[in-house]
Amino acid sequence: MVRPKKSEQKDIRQLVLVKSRNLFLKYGFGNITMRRIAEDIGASPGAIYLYFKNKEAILAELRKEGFALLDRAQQTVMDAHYADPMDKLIDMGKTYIQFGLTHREYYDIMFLMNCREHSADPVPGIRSGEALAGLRSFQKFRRVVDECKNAGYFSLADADTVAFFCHSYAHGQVSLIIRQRTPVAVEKETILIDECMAFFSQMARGK
Amino acid sequence: MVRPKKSEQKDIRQLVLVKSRNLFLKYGFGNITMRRIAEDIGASPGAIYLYFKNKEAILAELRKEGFALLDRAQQTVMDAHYADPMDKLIDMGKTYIQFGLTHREYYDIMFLMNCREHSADPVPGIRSGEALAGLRSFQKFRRVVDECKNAGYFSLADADTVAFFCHSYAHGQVSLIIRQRTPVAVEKETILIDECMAFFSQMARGK
Amino acid sequence: MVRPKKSEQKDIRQLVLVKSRNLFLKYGFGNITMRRIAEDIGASPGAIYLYFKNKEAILAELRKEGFALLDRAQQTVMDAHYADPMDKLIDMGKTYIQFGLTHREYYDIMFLMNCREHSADPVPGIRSGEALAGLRSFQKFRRVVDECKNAGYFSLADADTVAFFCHSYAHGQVSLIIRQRTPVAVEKETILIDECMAFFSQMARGK
Amino acid sequence: MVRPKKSEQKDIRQLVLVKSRNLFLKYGFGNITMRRIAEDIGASPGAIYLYFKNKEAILAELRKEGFALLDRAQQTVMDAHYADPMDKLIDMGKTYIQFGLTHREYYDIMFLMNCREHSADPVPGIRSGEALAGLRSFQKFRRVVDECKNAGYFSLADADTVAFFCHSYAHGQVSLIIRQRTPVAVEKETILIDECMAFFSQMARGK
DNA sequence: CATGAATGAGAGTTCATTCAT
DNA sequence: GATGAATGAACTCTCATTCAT
Repeated sequence: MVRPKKSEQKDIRQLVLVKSRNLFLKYGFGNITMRRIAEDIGASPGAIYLYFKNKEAILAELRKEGFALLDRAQQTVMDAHYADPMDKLIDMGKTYIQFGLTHREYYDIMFLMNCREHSADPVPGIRSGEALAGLRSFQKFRRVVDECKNAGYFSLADADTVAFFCHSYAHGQVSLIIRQRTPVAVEKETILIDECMAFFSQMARGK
Repeated sequence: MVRPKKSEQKDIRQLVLVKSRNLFLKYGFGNITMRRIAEDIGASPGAIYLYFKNKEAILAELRKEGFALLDRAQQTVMDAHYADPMDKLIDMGKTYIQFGLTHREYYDIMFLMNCREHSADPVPGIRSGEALAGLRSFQKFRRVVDECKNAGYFSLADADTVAFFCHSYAHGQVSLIIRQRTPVAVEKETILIDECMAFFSQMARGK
Repeated sequence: MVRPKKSEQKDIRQLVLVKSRNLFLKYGFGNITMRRIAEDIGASPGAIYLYFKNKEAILAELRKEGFALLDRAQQTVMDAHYADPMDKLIDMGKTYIQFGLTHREYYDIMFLMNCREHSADPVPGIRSGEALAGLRSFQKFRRVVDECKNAGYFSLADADTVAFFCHSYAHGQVSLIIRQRTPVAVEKETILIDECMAFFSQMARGK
Repeated sequence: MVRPKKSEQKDIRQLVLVKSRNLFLKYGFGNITMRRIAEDIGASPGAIYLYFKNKEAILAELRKEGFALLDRAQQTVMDAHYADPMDKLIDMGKTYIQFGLTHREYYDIMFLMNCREHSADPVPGIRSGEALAGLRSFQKFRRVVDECKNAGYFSLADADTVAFFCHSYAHGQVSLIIRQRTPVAVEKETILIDECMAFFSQMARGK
């Protein structure tokens, strides 16, 4: 029963979050036990409950973190200046996809998990907080699409349509890859994605 | 110990499949117990095991059913004759999305679930049978894209790229809606999807 | 669903007994299900209940059969005439052991099984009917030992002692072999037993 | 949800072992549930699994304990000095039988249980570890018989034969009593056993 | 006589969570 | 703050037995 050094003692909360998000993606939320998390971070099961109300709360926190991370990444693009707003839109897409592939654990929790999977009594018909949070991504796309329209692009479609299209495409790409429904080998995925983006860009520019 | 008369007897196997696929989507596979399924169809837990080896086997059967259904729907489009192959591609997309929204329970099982969620020993690096089955959809898109290219469309991108783009978009749209990450009210979803398809069509035709 | 011919249709009762006694020894009473027995004899589970009240009743019947068989074998020796009663005793032992090894399934049920294994509420302190039946073997040994004593053997020990000794030895030998606690290879068991009998004979005769 | 104070806490592991070995003998391994054991020691079912992997593991541990106990008892005799090795052999037998009757629960597990009763997949033809452990008793008898032969006893039989005979007799006696197939009342069993030993001793000494 | 679908009670086992220390 | 033994409810699955046919 070796006690951790003072410096290691802290941050159980942080350790739980890091460990859980990897375990959840790798083995599925339902297959990870609190004990497993505790063991992996070298703490006792009870210790987790000092920082999280329950297992669900870990998930909620991870979701929050994930959305914050995505928000920040997207905001950087939003704040940047682009001569052609279409380039901005393309960058938005790239950023989104890159986020999804870099942080698969977060993306899984944010967009792929069945929320009902983890709550005993879902209130049907009412969008959960997590779902709402997911809409923010759409809003970001939406705003850049507006800028594009102002610059003369997409004159034949309305902004919501185009934004939804973009989000759908980006989300579909990320989730097919995360869930391993990709038609190509893993190492060629990046190339394929780049080409997809280029393809969209060409189309959007009317070439 | 009331035993239903023959006339009241229903096909338990079929009832299990129908009930499960709805429950799995609504509450998540992990939250549905065999007891719950049994109760909902008015049978005993043991009765299920007369028709399915275990819980996992129900899922497998549903997955098989789902892919058969999607295959059939897509094949109809594949077999039809179109003056303009671009119309065929559009119809492929529409069919795919329509399938996903009409059979959300199947689509969830086929494309959204984390396979690792349900198998104790996932074989890492090896695509599971289910994943492979998922690739068939891509192949269908791929073939129609080829026809489009032969007709002069998409000259600047290769077929794999375009097919992956299409599948990504269609899959993204369906899964955003199923997982309720849509930016619009439920009743307006159909309209939005139609407009998205139209938008893509215009772009693809270079308008 | 091939129906058995008329001639095969009968004797379900007999088939159950034969099949069960083999399965019980091979896999253990607790590991054999009624369904398994039914399948092996090509009948339905329900059919068994037309001939036996329950699983326990099959066991009881087998036990009865076993004791009848042993009784008959022993009686043959009892009824035979021997110039030297010691030869009779030796033959009694041989017959007992031979029975045990030839009908291991019966012997297991008759002498090795924990009777309490199969009844929910054993009445402690009261010897069950099966146990009493087991005593008959002892009685047989007892009677031959008496004859031996009359012929001048075993003058220093009383009959009960000698009979119990004989029964113990014979039973021990059979059960060690059936439960595979033998120190020699299976094919040499017979030789070892014969030598044991000879050894006893020599000692008993005071050589 | 009352939790016993530290002072009231008992060693659950030890309690499980003690309780199980009595319950297993009294009612049979297959009739004892984990719940039953838990209730009897005043703990929850889950608590047992903190100390034993599963039900089978309890049995394995008991078997180990039993063999250790028997080994120790026999070793004491083995190590003692006897003027006449025949006395040593007699003591070996007495020790063996005494062990069996004193620790009926252990003896049941060690020598009487049908191993196949508890393992789903018995490996036919291969002696299990438990069976092998059982042979050690024979070996002990064997060694003392050798000493006896060196002292001039048993000149007409080989050592294996005599050792097997001794083991058979001792084992038979114990198991007849444990399984209640004894011809005499319980309180007279001890006397009968002693007389049996004396009887054997006389014979072996050629009286 | 025989079927075999179905029952229902209960098995072994797991695990999020609690709480005395 | 942290422990970790313990809980208790729930899980999947099994099986002797029944009964409408």
